[in-house]
Amino acid sequence: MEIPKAYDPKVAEESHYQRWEELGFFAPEINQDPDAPKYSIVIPPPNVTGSLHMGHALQHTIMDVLTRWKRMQGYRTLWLPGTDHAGISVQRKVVEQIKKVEHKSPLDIGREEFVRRAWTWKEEYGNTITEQMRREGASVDWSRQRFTMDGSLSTAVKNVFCTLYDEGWIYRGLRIVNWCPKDKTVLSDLEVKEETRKDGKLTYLKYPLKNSDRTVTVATTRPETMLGDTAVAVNPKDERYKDLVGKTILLPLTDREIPIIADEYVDAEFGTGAVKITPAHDPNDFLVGERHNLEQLLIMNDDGTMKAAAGKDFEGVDRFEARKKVIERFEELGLLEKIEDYEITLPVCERCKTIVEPILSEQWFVKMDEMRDIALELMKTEGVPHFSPQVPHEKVYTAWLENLKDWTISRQLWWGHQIPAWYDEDGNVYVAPTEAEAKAKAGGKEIKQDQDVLDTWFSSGLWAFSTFGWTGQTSDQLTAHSLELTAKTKTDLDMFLPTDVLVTGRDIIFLWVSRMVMLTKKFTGKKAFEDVVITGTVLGKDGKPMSKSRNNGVDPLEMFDKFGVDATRIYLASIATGADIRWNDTGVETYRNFANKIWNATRFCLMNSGSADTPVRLGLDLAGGTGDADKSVRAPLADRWIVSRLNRTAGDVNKALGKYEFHTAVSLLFHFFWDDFCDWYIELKKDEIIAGDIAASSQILSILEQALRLLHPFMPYLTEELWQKLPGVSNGLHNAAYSSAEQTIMLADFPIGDPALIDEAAEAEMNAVIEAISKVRNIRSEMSISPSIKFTVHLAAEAAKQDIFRANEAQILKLARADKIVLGETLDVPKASAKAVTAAAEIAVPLEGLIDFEKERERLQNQIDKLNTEHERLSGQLSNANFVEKAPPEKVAELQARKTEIEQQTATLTQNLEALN
RNA sequence: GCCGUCUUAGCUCAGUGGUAGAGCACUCGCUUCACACGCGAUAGGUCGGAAGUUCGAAUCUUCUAGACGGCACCA
Repeated sequence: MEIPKAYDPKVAEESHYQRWEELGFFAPEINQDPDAPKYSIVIPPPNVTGSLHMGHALQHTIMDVLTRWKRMQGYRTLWLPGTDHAGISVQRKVVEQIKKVEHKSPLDIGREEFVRRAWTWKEEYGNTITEQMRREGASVDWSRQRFTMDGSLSTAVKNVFCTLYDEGWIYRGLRIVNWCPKDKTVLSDLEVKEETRKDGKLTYLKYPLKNSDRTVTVATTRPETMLGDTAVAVNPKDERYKDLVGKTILLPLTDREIPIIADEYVDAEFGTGAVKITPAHDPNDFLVGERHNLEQLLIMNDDGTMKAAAGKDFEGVDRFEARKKVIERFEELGLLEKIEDYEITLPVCERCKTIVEPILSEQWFVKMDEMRDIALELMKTEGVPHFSPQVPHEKVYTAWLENLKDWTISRQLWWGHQIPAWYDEDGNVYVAPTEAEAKAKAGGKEIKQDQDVLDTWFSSGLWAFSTFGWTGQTSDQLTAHSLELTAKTKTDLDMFLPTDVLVTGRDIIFLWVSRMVMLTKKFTGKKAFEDVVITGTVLGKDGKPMSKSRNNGVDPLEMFDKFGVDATRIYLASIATGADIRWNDTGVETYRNFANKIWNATRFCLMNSGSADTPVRLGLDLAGGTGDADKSVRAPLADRWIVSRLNRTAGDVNKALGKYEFHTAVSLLFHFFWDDFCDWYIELKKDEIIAGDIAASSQILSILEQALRLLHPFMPYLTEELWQKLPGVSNGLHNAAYSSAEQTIMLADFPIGDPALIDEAAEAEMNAVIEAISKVRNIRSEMSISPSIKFTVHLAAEAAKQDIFRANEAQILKLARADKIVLGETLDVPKASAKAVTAAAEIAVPLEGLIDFEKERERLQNQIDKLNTEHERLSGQLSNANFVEKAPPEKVAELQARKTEIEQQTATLTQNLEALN
């Protein structure tokens, strides 16, 4: 078989995905075992406006590793894909598009047409990310792909809204909200970010008192809001202002008179101790206003310009222009006291960075107290969801819940789920899933639907169950209670909810995770998911989060092209769960090299597996006859050793994945494959295999085949490509649940690691061999003996150890590049020899004419020094009465044994050194 | 202001009470018949600092410095 020398990822990446998908390997239905346990994950739906970034690649890798792992174990596995309609993002794209192409505004084309265009936009551009997921090798069930505005998901949204409204958990109210003047919509608290401005100003304005020449000075960072002031407040305990409470202020630039009031809210220490109160434009002022029954004067339009209420001179003026103008006027009037520099943090729109305006507005809210209790209760009683890593996320999640405020859910957009509320002429509201029902409630009166849509996160909050077909209609409940349902007739909702794990980033724990927890429990009575894996952030090469403005992003697709999908995947999986990591190409390069190593190891095995019709039996009993007590039929040490290492590794990999410790699994596999399998096992077996030994060939292919299975969840393309090339692979190697499916490593049984095949003795013996070979290599290297020169190796050891070396003579000869091995109880070598010592043996290499005595002395002294350092530490510990008394006896014995060993080795080395003098 | 995370070899990172690890880079050697994306052999760290608990601390506690994150406030 002709196999290229270097692995080209493209070939494998282009060959398998389509077949996997077409043969239905991704769908849970491929599992033929009616009793199979289920395993389900729903994807955090990426925005339809998005394209794949490193964060997706990381999360998708983890979800795919879990899904492929469980699938190979025989679980009925579903990883459900889908996308989010991303209200504001799509709306913005479509607005830009019609502006650019037709020079029109949304208002020009009207709501209906606009929404139609948005759908077209979604159909045309919304698949970018789903196509990219195919490239990633994501084993999602495309037949169950969902979109948050699909019919059934929209029905679910309406029914949830109506139910919550009927139960009083959703209300409409006049509140100070976060307003983005650019997007012209309200934002929830979580969509507002903060930006620190060092160039901020604190402006001190003098307000004249009525019938007096006194003034009161107030400080503000937003002078333009003074046009909406309806009071000035002071602390009731503030002696400076006590006499002014109840007096009236003539508000400059307006013809209004406003009162001076006393309120505990005011901090006498800050600024001047007098605060201007603008109830319609500040959340704290709003509360003060409610307490004192103040007028709420709205002075700003939805685009950030001033209203007529701000006064004739200001009408239509932008808020920042108005700010300048107010200051100018105060200056002219001699009422500007001073302007101080003041570092300020401003609220900005998460998406467009526009400064958010707190503004009084009537919106829809979800009352969060009972919702919060649902989530807190789950955490308290069941510890659900279980976060990985638990610290700090569980604490942060819980603390956030405890301080939860109501959730603003209406948005002034057209793209999204229009709120199912209708109004009659008198402003009475009728909430119902359909217009017909609303009209019936209104007694047939003319009604008009609320113009707002719901926050995108409202529909995302239902994602864990709306994706499985839940719509909130009565038929949903009907299917749920029959306990006798088989796998075939169970609905997805019965089968797959609760999902097993949610994999996502910490930025949306509040926005999304918490809301899914609450809403899923509330509406289905089930948990949304048992576990939550929080991934870290992949940072740019500069150590900062990747962003367009910093231009430090790394495109996963470029990495796929450069190093291959598999290398990128396994590199991402090698990052400790939850830890942030600075991107570095050399990390991926390591795994690109690893892929090549796997490729070439397989190439070697195949080149030497004889003719194609050689009967190779894979998946056979790897114990190789350990069941037989008779030593003469036992498999060679190297075979027992590699079988032991394979099974130990498999067991540990399963354990690590079960704890979401992907990096541990990767490290185990990397070192098993590269160090144990390639550097030692292949090298040890090379001669036999090249000589055409069928049993050896069969054995090594069997080990390789199992290693490929263990690697498959991380490196799906490479492993499938190679697995298909192995002789003797078939669906007979599949997990029992997939025995009738077409052959693929995807459905092969995942090695669980048989503890009975872990052979401590073989590992210990092999270590003795490895150590001896390493010491000889060290001698060769340090004494600068060319690899082409072969020499005799003397090994002195007790009889039992000699047997080990004797049994592996051929291997030692080859790997130590020796031509003869002399075994004995003691060394019998000329003075001109290089020596070393291991736990199992003394080693000598006669080097007549080649030895540099000075170098050899140095070498020996070096070894003695190292041992001495350790000896000193051990002696110190062992002479400490406290240690000997209090430490566990095993520990003391262990150190004592090590100390004795060191003493023996030191003695031998010292003797050798003296013999040189 | 409150809460939290991180600080380990030149670089990027593992390591939650018992002799400090990996990959890359560095040094030396190798056209060893799978792989130079390779093989072999070295070198490199008082685990940010201080104090404490303990027979024993990178690991637990407190304090402290620096980097970062979340939340709150911001007249």
